[in-house]
Amino acid sequence: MFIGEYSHNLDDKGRLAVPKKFRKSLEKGAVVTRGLDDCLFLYTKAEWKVLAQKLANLPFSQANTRAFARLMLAGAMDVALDKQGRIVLPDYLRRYASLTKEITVAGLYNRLELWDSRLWGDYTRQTEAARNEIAEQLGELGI
Amino acid sequence: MFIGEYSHNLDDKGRLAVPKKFRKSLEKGAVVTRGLDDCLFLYTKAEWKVLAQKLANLPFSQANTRAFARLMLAGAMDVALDKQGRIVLPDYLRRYASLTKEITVAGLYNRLELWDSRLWGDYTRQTEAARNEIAEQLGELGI
DNA sequence: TGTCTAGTGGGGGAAAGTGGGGAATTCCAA
DNA sequence: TTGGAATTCCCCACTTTCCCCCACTAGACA
Repeated sequence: MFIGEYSHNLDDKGRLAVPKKFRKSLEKGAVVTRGLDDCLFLYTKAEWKVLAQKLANLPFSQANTRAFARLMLAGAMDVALDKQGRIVLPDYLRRYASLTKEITVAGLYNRLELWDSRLWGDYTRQTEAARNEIAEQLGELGI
Repeated sequence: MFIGEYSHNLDDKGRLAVPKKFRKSLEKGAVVTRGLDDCLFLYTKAEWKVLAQKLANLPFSQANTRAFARLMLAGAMDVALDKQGRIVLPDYLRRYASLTKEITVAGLYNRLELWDSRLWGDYTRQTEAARNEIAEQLGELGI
């Protein structure tokens, strides 16, 4: 289970150190792809297969689901950890998520999210403002 | 079961002594995360797993639930008691709950809440003022 | 009043993060 | 087909952060 929030730097070569805690789960292979809300999603190989299956089963008759599947499937890239526990992020993904220097790595149970720290800060501030309202809605789900 | 209210100091390294009474329940592992109303929630590992499961099952296609899951899952951190019975609170969580020096640790049955003592004071005063009104509403829930 | 225990504070060492340099491989052009 | 250039990967070394351990203080109870 991935949880927590870490801040790491992207170096000039496009490398990002994965927090030590997460490396063991990822060393058998990982997949990065375009995420929602201007971040990247990083999955273990196993989790990725489950998601890819779901995406592939979406009906391609609807423009919306077609676009969504293209975003995530075509955006996906295998990544491997080097000996220092870093991954190389392809150029097009770095541009997609506006990743520059300081990156926030966030654990969301079955995936990691990679954010430019500035955007992550903006996003969490917004969410904090709305959290009680959202929580009220979720109350109906037993949370 | 956690009950009671304690006041402890956060030291310069972000460490907080857990009241002796609660240590036994937490020594098998604990998780802190962002809470509601400007405090932090602290769960035993077992309690956390139940909650995390619920959060992970929310559909990530909806903006609201995505935001809430990010708040609580990405906000979460494993914490361990050191030999003195203290936990280290990560920087981003201290900032989130405006924790400075004096902390109130409150037991709420299946979780602990960590408040800046000043905010806790403000909150309880407000609640005390409104208690009768709130109680009326709870009547409908069978209390 | 002495002892024990919970809470607080600080210092040293190990490990994680970061950056740069060199080797190897691949791609392109002559 | 061979030479050169560029890119990618790997390894080494430095720096900084975090964690663990030890020591001290204050309060409670006998």
